[in-house]
Amino acid sequence: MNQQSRLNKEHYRPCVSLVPLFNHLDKEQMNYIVGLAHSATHPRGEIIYSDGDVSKGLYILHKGRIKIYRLSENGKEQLVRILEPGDFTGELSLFDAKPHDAYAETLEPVELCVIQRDQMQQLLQDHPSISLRMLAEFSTRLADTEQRAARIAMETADTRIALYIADLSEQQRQMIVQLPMSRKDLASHLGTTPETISRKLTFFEEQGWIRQSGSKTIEILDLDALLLV
Amino acid sequence: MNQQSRLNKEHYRPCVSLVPLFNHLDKEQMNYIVGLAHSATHPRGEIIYSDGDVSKGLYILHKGRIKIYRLSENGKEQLVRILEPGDFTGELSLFDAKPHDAYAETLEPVELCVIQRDQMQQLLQDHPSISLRMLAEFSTRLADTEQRAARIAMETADTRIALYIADLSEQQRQMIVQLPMSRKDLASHLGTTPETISRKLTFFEEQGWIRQSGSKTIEILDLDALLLV
DNA sequence: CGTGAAACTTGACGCACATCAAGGTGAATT
DNA sequence: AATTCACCTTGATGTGCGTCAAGTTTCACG
Repeated sequence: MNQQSRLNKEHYRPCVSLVPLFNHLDKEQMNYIVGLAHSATHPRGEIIYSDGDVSKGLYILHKGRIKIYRLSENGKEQLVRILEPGDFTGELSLFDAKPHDAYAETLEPVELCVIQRDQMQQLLQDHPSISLRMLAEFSTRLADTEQRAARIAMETADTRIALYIADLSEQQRQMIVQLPMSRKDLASHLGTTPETISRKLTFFEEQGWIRQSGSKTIEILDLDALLLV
Repeated sequence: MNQQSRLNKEHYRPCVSLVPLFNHLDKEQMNYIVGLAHSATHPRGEIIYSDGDVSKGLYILHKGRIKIYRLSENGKEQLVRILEPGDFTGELSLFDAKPHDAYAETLEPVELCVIQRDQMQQLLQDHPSISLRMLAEFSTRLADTEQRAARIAMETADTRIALYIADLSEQQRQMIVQLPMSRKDLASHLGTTPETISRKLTFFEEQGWIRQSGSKTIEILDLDALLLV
């Protein structure tokens, strides 16, 4: 193997070797999958797929961030989730042959791989361990989405925002949390408006429960009070 | 094989032979799974598992209906979904070893099977086709839940109710639809209150878009008008 | 490093819908 | 068939938060 082809291969490898879906496989299996994957890069602000598009396969994110969102009847945006490196998307069309039901848009310059539907299905057939990883991922994603739906339906805006910050804090294991998105996106994720987010955060700060520095950093001063609304 | 044991086996069989998760397997494979499954019956109104319970395994519903719901911080109920015969539940704990995050309560007398966690995981390892079925089920369930969250977040109560009826009509392929649950449950599913459901349905009827007969039957007279809110 | 467009904040206003209440209807259980 | 309890409906009232608007800050990009 000459220098050129090795470099070439290295270019594709991280998509396979780094992501949880594949990183437990042995070297040979990974090499095979590397051969299936098509690599691509996208600049910030680009739409990878749209509602109604037919699926190109499974997208596996290796670098950068992607937001997945839906548009409601009246044209409002609802942010479903944000993909971090190692996450994948496009799964609905993998099994149903249905077109996408959401939009995927890059938040930053992105590197990703695509594995085509047929080949991915074959992989799942041949490697039960991949299926199990995917099932595990789906089940937590499902639980998260159900919880989000329940909160939007049953909790007030204060509570949703407070719970979101608390979840972030637990996830990042810090009392100083970084919001991973803009007010607008956060609002659409939590089923409210940017104005309300602003107001509630100001209110939390006035109560001495948090301290804001910059629009994305929040220091939690009194978690218990926060969780009591 | 004597009469007794054959009857005994028949008792367990439908859980395996009827449900989509298994009904594509051959006779021998099914027999094996039948051997793993523990059968159980429950009267109406019984709680099968609660939020916080550790998992007994995968529950496969064979007869009757079960509602899955969550309780919010302030004690309000959110209906997540209703299981029909052939559906399964308890999947979160299958992969995460996490306790349940919701409640399962029978709406009618119920017959179901339980397959224990370890054995189910082995099945998924040994039979990729089962994994694929489960992945397909998860992906549609995920899409449904995301859509529900988006609607609760972005649409008005009228629209949510109208869309729900329209979905039911498409699903049941009829212009006369049967609501599968009480106002209370429907309200919690759609993120509103029984009073609002009552009022909106009355309004729809006054507009001549629907006709109600009994509290569970709705005839759609003007679907287009309904979908314009 | 400068600049223009987003993003963010704060205020005023209105309304959709939750809440509380009370009466009517239906269905499950005996 | 009677009784009871849950479900459903309709009305009156209050309010959380969405909307519109205007000013300020931030930051992406040339």
